Amino acid sequence: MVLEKRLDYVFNGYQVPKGSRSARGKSVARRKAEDNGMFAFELLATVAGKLLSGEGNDTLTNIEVGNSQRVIEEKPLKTEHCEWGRCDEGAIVSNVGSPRRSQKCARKNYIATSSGEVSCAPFKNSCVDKTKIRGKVGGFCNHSDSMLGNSNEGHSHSYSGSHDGKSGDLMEEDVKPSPKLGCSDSSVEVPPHPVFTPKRSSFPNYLGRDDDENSSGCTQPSKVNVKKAYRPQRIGDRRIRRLLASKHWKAPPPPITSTEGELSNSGMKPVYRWKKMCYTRQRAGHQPCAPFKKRKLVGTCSTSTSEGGMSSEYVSSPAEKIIKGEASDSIASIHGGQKSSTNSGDFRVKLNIKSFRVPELFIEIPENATVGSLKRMVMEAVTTILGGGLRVGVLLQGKNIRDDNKTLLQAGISHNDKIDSLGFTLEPNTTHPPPPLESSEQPALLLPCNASKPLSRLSASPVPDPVEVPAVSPDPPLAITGNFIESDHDSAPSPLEASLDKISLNSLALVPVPEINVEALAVVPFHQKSRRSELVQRRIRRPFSVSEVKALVQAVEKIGTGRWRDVKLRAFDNAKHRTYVDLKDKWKTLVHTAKISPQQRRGEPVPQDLLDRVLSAHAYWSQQQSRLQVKQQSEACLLH
DNA sequence: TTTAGGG
DNA sequence: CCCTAAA
Repeated sequence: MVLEKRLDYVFNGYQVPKGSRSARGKSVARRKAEDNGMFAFELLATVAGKLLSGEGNDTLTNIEVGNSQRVIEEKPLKTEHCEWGRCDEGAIVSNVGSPRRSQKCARKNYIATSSGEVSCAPFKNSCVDKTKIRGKVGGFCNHSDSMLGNSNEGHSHSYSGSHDGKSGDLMEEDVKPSPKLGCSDSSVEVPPHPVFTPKRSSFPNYLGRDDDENSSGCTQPSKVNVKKAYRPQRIGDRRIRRLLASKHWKAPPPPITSTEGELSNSGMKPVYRWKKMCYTRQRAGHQPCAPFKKRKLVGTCSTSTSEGGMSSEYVSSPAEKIIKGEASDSIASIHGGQKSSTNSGDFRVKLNIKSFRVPELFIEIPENATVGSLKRMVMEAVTTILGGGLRVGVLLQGKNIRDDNKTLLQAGISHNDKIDSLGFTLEPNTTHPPPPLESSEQPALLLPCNASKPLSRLSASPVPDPVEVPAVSPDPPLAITGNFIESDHDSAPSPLEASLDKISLNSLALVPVPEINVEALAVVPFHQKSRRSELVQRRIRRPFSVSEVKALVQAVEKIGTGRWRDVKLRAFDNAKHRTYVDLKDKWKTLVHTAKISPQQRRGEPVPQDLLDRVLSAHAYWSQQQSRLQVKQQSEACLLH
C-alpha cells in the first residue's frame, strides 16, 4: 500500500503551514515527490516575550512527531492551545467531514493530522509541511518474483541448488522481505507481513529476490509491481522498470515556472542550484505569491497562551510580518522578535521556535510496522536532515542581515526600534537532502484498504470546492495542488495515490490556513522546489553479497562479458536494484579485486575461488573478444 | 536502450 | 555508483 502521506513534524507548537508549493509551477509532470520541494525547511519561530535572557535556548524542545499513517495516536502538542475554533478552519474542516478538528488550534490539528488517518487529514491542514510517508507492504512483490523465478531455467537451478541452505544473505532476504527499510536498516522492527510473506524458497532464483521490492527498494513506482504481479513476463517490464527507475533517480529538475522562473533552466547541479535559488530568493525579498493576510486567525490565536504569555505578542506581531512577506527569505523563518532592552544597550531576546517543519520526507515503511518503528524512522529522517546543523540568519524588518561583523547597532537593531521587526531564519546546513528512508514501492492491492476509508469519507462529505480557496488564500493552495499531483506521481499513479492526491488537493485548498501559514507557504515553495527536485538522490549503496557475486560469476562465465543485459536477465532479473550497468561495474571491480592482494581488498571478502573464476572468465572472454575483433578485421580486409 | 569506460 | 559518449 502506498500511503503517501506527509508527516507533519510539529516541533513545539504552532505550526505554520508552509504550503507553499504555490510558487512552484511545475509544468512537466515530473515524477517524484521529491519535486515537491520538500527539503525546504520551514521554521517558524517567534521571538517572544520580553527580555528573558538565557531563555532563548529553550527552543526546539518537545519535538512531536506525528505521522500520518492511519495508525497513529494523537498527541496533542504541548504548546499553546489556540482557539482556532473561531477560525475559518473549523467551519471548513467540518465541511470536509472531519469534525474532529473543529477547534482547538491549528497546532493541535497538525498533530492530529499527522496522526492522521489516511483520510487526508494531514492534507487538510494547510498542506503545509507534510512528509510523505509511503507505507508499503512487503511481500507482495514476491508473487511476481516467484513467478519470475520459475521462468528461470537450468542455470538458475544449479545456482540455487548450491546456494540453498548455504548462503545466508539471499536466503535471509527471502525470509524477511518487507522489513528492510530501504536505506536505513534502522531499528525499525517490522514484523513479517502475515499474508504476504514471501516464499520463494522453492525457487530461489536467488539473485532474483529484490529487496527493493519487498522491503525497501522502492525506487520503483508502483506500476512496476503491479504490472509484474499480473503479468509474470519479465521481458516486458524491463523497459518500464528502467524508465521508472531512471526517472526516479535522475529526473532532471523540473522547470520552474512561477517565481523562480529565472533559475529554472540553469544547468547548475542540484546542490549548487539549490543554494543559488535560496540566495536568489533572499534577494528577491517579498514573495509575490504571499498576498494574503488573514490576520484574524492570528489574533484569535493569541487568546490562549500556555507559553508564558508570549503567544499573544508573537501571534499578533511577528505573524503579521510574516504575512507581509518580510520573512520571505530563508528556508526557515523564525519570527518574532520581541526583545527588550534591559540596560542601556543590551537586549535580551527570547527566541521561541513555535514550529519546525520538515516537509516532504520520504519514509517507507511496511504497513505492519509498528507505530514505534515509524516514529523512529521519522526521527531518524529528521535527525538526518538536521544533522548538518542549521544556519541562522537574522532578519530585520524582513531584510536579511548578512554581515556578521556589524554590530547590532550598525545593523539597525536596537531596542528603540520595533523589536518585532527582528526575526531569525534557520536553514539547513546540509547540502544534500536527507536520504529517503525508503523507496517507493507499493503493491497496489493493499492500497484499497487504506485508501478506502479516507476516500469514502471524502465522498461522504463533499469537499469544498477549490474555488473556495481563494477566499482564504488563492494562490498558494492551488499551485500547491497542481504541483503535488504532478510531481508526486508518475505516469502510473495507483488509484489510491491518485485519490490521495486529489484529496490532498482539496484539503489543501479547503483548509483554512492561518494567514501566517499562507504566507509562510509562499516563502517556502521556492525552497521546496529547488531542493528536493534538484537534488537527485544517489542510490543507496548495496554491496554485492557473496551470493550475488557467485551468481554474477556464473552468469558471466556462461554469457561472457559484453552482454550485461543478458547477464542481468539471467541471474539478476528479479533483483531490480541491480541494473546491467551495476553488474558490469561489479564485474569490473571484481576483476580488479582479483588482481590485488587480499590485504588491499575491502568489504565483505569474496571467496578466493570465486575470484579465481573471475580472473579466468575475464581472461577467457577478453580473449574471445579480441579474437572476434581480429576476425572481423581480417574479414574486413578480405572484403577490401 | 545497451555498451563501454572514465569518474 | 554515477555519468555519458557511442553504438
